[in-house]
Amino acid sequence: MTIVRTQGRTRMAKHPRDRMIESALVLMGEYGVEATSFSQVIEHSGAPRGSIYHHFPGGKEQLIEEATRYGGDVVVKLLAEAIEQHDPVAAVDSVGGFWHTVLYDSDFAAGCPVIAAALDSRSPAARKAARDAFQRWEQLYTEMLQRAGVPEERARSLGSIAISAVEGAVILSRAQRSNAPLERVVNELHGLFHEAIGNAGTQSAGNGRTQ
Amino acid sequence: MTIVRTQGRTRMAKHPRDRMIESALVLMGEYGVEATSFSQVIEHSGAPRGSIYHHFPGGKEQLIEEATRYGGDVVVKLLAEAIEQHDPVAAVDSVGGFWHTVLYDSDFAAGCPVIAAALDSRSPAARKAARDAFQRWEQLYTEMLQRAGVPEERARSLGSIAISAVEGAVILSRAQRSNAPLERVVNELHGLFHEAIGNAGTQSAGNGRTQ
DNA sequence: GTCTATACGAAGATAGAC
DNA sequence: GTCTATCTTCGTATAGAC
Repeated sequence: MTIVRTQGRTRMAKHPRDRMIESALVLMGEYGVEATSFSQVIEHSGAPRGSIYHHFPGGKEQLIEEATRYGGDVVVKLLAEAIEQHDPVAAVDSVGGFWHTVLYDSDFAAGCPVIAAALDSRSPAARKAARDAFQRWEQLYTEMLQRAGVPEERARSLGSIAISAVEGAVILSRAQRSNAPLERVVNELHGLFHEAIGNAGTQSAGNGRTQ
Repeated sequence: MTIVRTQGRTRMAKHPRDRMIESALVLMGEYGVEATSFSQVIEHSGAPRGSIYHHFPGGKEQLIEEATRYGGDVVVKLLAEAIEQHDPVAAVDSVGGFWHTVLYDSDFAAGCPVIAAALDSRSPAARKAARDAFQRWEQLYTEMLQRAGVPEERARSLGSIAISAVEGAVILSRAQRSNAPLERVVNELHGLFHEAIGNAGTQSAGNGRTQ
């Protein structure tokens, strides 16, 4: 067995099946779904070759789908504390800080596995899992902002730009091997959220453009 | 020869080489770099099999790199008119409107080829071409906003979020098969740009957070 | 410039032994 | 649960004829 790269911050899962899912998650983010092979997952997770189809009878499609749903949950957990505190700005910080660390620690090799799943054209199951994750995140942002007094339509709008901008910034930061784009985006989202929350109740927000 | 799907808005290029680049661009956006094979490019472009390595001695890597640079130029051309008019908001509209149309016309199958290149792990040349495109777009936004009176640092910050958010929104809109995320993001960027330009000279902008 | 034929590797998946 | 062996398909790339 070769040396297994660990995630550092995450403790090793006990069961090979869970290790394979976690490895798939990391590899998807770094190489994309198409380029994530069973061989890589086996090597990265240290799981035995012969057990792939035992644990995942649905083959690669099943593994990728489960990993994507797991990835969606990771971000939901990042948002959990901010949700309890009813603080949308803390939510942006939590996700932004997470990616800041992951990108830096991986020397800008890591990427978002949910994005990878969303962009995979061969697996409808993975795409659906990614879509579900996006919508769940958006819903959580929307609810947080509404509780902070932002009207629903504006809240949903801010949720969309928060997710889009952070995910886009992760790609840009990786491409430029610098967290600068991510930091700038988080900073702008701060201002945007503060302004919207500050204006809560004062006016109906929005700028009248719907295209 | 099978029926060749055309882009509709783009006239057919005369030379097989150019057709191959344009086809590669479309296929990269839809399927990703890894899943874009020569077979697909040949079929899509109608170019002859035997001429691949004649036109692209560097093989797939060369084709993908050239297509990515071409894709970067497409967006630069979209920004050109807005640059002449010194109107950053029009720039967002131009790119946003472009993706709105492309997504709708393709029934949400199309995607950004530059993103695909940025996420490809196997081709350093493609990644570099994507990075160059991002930085060029960001620079154009920054210059436009500076001419509109926005301080440099803030201008760069707004450029980063404009690119990140639109690229992210293209992914989300495709995943949800709806242009709603893209429209919401464009709308929020409108507000953000207007506010920043409106405050030009009044204060140094920013919200004091650098992380 | 374009063709066919082919080399070579790697992928996902299955079968059957242990 | 895990192993090895094998099937099949598909990818890039090259060689050499036309």
